[in-house]
Amino acid sequence: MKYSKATNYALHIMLHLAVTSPNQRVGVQQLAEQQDLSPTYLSKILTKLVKAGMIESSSGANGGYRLKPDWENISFLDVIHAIEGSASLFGSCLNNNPDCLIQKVMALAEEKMEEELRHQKISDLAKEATVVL
Amino acid sequence: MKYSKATNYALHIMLHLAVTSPNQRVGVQQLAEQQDLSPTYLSKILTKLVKAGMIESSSGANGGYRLKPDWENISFLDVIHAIEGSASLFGSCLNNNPDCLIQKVMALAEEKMEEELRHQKISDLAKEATVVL
DNA sequence: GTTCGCATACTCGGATAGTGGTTGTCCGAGTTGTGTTGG
DNA sequence: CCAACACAACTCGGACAACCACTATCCGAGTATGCGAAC
Repeated sequence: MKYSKATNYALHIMLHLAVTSPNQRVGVQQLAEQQDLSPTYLSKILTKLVKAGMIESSSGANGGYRLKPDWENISFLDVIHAIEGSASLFGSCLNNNPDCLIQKVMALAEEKMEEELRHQKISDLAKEATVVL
Repeated sequence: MKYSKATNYALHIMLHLAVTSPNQRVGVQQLAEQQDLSPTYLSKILTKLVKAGMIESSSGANGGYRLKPDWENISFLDVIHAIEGSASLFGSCLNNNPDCLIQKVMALAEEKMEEELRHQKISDLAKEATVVL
């Protein structure tokens, strides 16, 4: 059980955009260089973020990715769900028992974590992180 | 990102043992039948629980698995760590930056979940669950 | 009656394989800005 | 001077491959119990 690297990348990218250039378009090449990963793979991740409505892309020369106007409301959980999907950590109970106590305990614990992640906004972190990325 | 089925199995097995036979030895065959999964695979899971010190095994005829004397203190988190390992959900930061803010946020959120799971004991659930498994 | 040996019932652990998700690469297609060329 | 064109930079998306963890199975080895035969 682990979060995927893609999620890690996505969070770093979002924070990076928020800190350095909230209104400028940035190309994949440049982002890939700064995060030290392949441009083509990064574009997959960015596509997911675009579909989730967090950033917008423009094609052609001088194209690239840019945060959407309402980016300040984006939380960690939003980014994570955009990449990982919003399925529950603990799949449905094996017996198909909807009253499964184990299921309930796990769901409650997961909710605690999500609550924390929902509360943490990228923009809050960006204020702290003018230097450290 | 998902918890493995093995964890789900392990929790069910532990709860089952706690509810039905806290002091009796139970064979793999029997457990596998009740949880509806293959005995050989189940034995792998049980081995992990033995190594984690939660249950004990006896070989030979009339052998099987049994909860250890101090089973009442076992929490959900203990079982999960026994199966999944105790590594953090969010691997280390990509830049190897120990002060990575993202890392810290994720670790905090994870801690919230673990706190809940640590608090939940199998024995507590067993008291509720005399009928429902 | 005691002891030896054997069958039985069980766990243990390694080897192996299928499956699915993650990670990553490659390439063709579409899009936009820019510069150039011909009228 | 301006329009048309060519080119370069860029994103988009599908196809594809490598890799790894999870899931699961099979089998041989070790171990304890219980029963029966032999002394």
